[in-house]
Amino acid sequence: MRQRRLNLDDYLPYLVNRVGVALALHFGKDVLARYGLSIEMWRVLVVLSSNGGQRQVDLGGLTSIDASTLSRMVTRLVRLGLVARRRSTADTREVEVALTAKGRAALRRLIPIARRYEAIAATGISGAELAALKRALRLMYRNLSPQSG
Amino acid sequence: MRQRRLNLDDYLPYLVNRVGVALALHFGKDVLARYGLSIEMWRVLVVLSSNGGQRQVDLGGLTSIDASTLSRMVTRLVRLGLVARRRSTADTREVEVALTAKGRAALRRLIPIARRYEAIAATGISGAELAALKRALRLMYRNLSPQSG
DNA sequence: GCGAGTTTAATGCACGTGCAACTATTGTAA
DNA sequence: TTACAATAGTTGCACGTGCATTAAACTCGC
Repeated sequence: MRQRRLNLDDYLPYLVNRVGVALALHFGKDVLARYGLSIEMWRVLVVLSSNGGQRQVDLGGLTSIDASTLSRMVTRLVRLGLVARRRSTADTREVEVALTAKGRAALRRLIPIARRYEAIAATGISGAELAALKRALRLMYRNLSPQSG
Repeated sequence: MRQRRLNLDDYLPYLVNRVGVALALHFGKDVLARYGLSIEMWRVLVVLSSNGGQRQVDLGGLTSIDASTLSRMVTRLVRLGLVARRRSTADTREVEVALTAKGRAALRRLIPIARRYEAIAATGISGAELAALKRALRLMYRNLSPQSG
């Protein structure tokens, strides 16, 4: 007995997207806007902080941002003094993007705030549940990756 | 002992957003593009299907789409013949948006496909885990809602 | 019933985004 | 070595988005 209607409150993509938008809206408007940053820029900075300097291509993969969009975004981040662009010496097609001292300083201020917002979202969820939630989200992402789809 | 760096694989907003983007990309490009629809349009149609006809304001709340953006999006959906706009007789400021027969037909074709994509994403997650996941996502959304924040 | 304030929707405008096209460089095969 | 394909990054262009503003209709207090 197939349902004709989608029950939104039980439809996983809707539930995921809704939370994603709410998270981005809160942190983006309340916090990042003060720094002249968008959530997309924040994601780029966090990836650089977490994984170190990256080629733009890899940065795009890790942030799910289009290469052309990322190119212009990095230009803006350079202008803000938060990251540095450097042509790779081995392969001059490549561009290495890395945090500057100013970028690292900005992250030192922002990361604790990000954690607070994360904690607000996770209020009422036990440690075990939270771990299960994260595990499920990681699995879902793998299920949707090109090599497994 | 606070961490300086965010461990991305353990940072909930990152995990949520990543899955959301992947879901939207797959379904949007593989399926919706054929119908000339964006994921945002799809969300509007699903809300109308799930909750029935709505005022534009309420539609905006349910889809997390800005009122001005939604106004233009509804115009496009009307042009596609999928929804109908109708001035409310009681309050002429309001606009009632509802699915047309063509819109309902499109949803009948799309919903089964959407369920398949949902199933792909949830592969390897047990029924109990999936229920817990959805409960957690609903709670997270409530935690981030204006009245609880 | 009148006027201030609120709500709903639409529009002007600037901007970020994604796709396609292009340049430059590197890899590969004859 | 040379020719062809693949990769990295940038840019032109059209378009969707969000913010601020405007217009219209409604609510509430007096």
